[in-house]
Amino acid sequence: MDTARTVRARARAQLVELIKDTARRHLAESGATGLSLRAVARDLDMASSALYRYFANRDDLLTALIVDAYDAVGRTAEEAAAAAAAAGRGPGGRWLAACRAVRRWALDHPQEFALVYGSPVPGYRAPQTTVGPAARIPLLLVEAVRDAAAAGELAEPAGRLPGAPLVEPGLPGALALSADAPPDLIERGITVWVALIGTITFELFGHFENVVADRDGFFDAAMALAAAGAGLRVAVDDVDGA
Amino acid sequence: MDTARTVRARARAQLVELIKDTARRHLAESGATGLSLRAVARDLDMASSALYRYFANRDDLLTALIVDAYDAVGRTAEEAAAAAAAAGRGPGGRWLAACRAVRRWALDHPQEFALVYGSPVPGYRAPQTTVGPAARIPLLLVEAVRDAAAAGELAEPAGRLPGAPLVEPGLPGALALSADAPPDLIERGITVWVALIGTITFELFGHFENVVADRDGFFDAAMALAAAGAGLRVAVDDVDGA
DNA sequence: TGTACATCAGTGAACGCGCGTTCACTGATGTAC
DNA sequence: TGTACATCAGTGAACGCGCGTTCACTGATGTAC
Repeated sequence: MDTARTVRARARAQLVELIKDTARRHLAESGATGLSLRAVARDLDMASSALYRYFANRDDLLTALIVDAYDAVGRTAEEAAAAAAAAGRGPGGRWLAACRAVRRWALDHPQEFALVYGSPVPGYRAPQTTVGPAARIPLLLVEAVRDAAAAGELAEPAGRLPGAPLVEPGLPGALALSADAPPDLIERGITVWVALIGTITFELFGHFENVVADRDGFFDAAMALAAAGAGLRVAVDDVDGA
Repeated sequence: MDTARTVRARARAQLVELIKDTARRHLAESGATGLSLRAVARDLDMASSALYRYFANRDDLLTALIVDAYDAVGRTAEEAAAAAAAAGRGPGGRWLAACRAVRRWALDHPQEFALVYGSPVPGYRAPQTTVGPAARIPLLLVEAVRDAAAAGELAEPAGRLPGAPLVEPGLPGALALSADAPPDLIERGITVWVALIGTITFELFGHFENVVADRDGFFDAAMALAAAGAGLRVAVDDVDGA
């Protein structure tokens, strides 16, 4: 029966979510390397062997968490950019909104951020499944740059050195979707991407301790700087209207 | 006897180094979380309990490795800057030389770089001992900015937003040594520091895979951009004369 | 220079723990006729 | 609608492993007189 099958399938889907939620909570205390199937099962009052009905092994669960994290932060960024667009912001404003949303997500989910942008987990190799979700943010940033160019709002990059394009000639994976953008624009998008994730990582991993007081302010300044470097105009309105 | 005491002390110092070297090798395969005293001892054909004559516990060994890593990368950067100065480079050239040296060290010692700049090890809290060595690089970068200012070579920062200084008012720790520099200059130094480490981290943790082809070139471009943002002038000579 | 004593390096067994994964099983849920 | 059968969820014991740390010990190296 159809409804019957859906009942079982739904129970299954719910339990998958419950397992992942529990694992996410454990992540915060033990990190990715220390994530233990047995501990998760214990927390759920299940036999540890029961988890193998839902995930083939530990790496499989880890992959699911990674995909979820990429998707969550990607969705957050996309929504923030869309909201900024709805509010009438230009490419620069949309871009800054996305950057801030990513940072806020990272501060709210530090271990998930570390899972995808932190040190690689020894012995774990990410499968192809993660490539698409991982590309959401760079895609969004490249689009912002392209939109700015289309609107005639893109200035000359500030620090660009002469030379050949630096990105892969035929970008594989989902990034190829934006291959219609000229390499120069892709490159600028990548640049701001690096600045975004690099700055957040630095803050999140504790290197601002006793160094930077106003972290919101520092982040905005760093992003404005990266934007200027890429030729993106960010108006003061965009910055103050948090 | 004095020589006798030195013999024993020297043997001890040598074994300490041997243990750390072995641990560093293990780091590459297991990461910081997975570093195991027993495995290190096994590799040295010692009883695992013997290690406790040299390190109080696992965290203690980890701390020693962290301090060593900070010192090694700091020394590398300082030497590169000094060599550039000896070759007659200005502040911008010295700064770029330091940046490149840090990157090269990171590529040569990825696990040690990850140890200090990667995801925090769960359950490990860095003691005060690490603060000084950790400050060597930011100190060097702040000095470069200050020297540029003294030489009248510092331009207006490119993307600076109006607002109060963002660094801690009374910088504790070794960074206070540079407290004679105005906050604005310290802030610019911090900015290029974040760009430096953020860019390297990004590359090292695999996010350029299938995206950036010319990584040397991309790094130089990113650094030039960060320099321009901070008002540091980097001549094309500095860049091409690798 | 020789001797009694204190310190130090290193051993090996043990404690108590946690882990991933497999396997034969029971009972419940769903399916085909 | 009822029944026989197949699938699925979950259990609990077990395998084989590795870990950090402690402890009582032996033998070598250094020190004080």
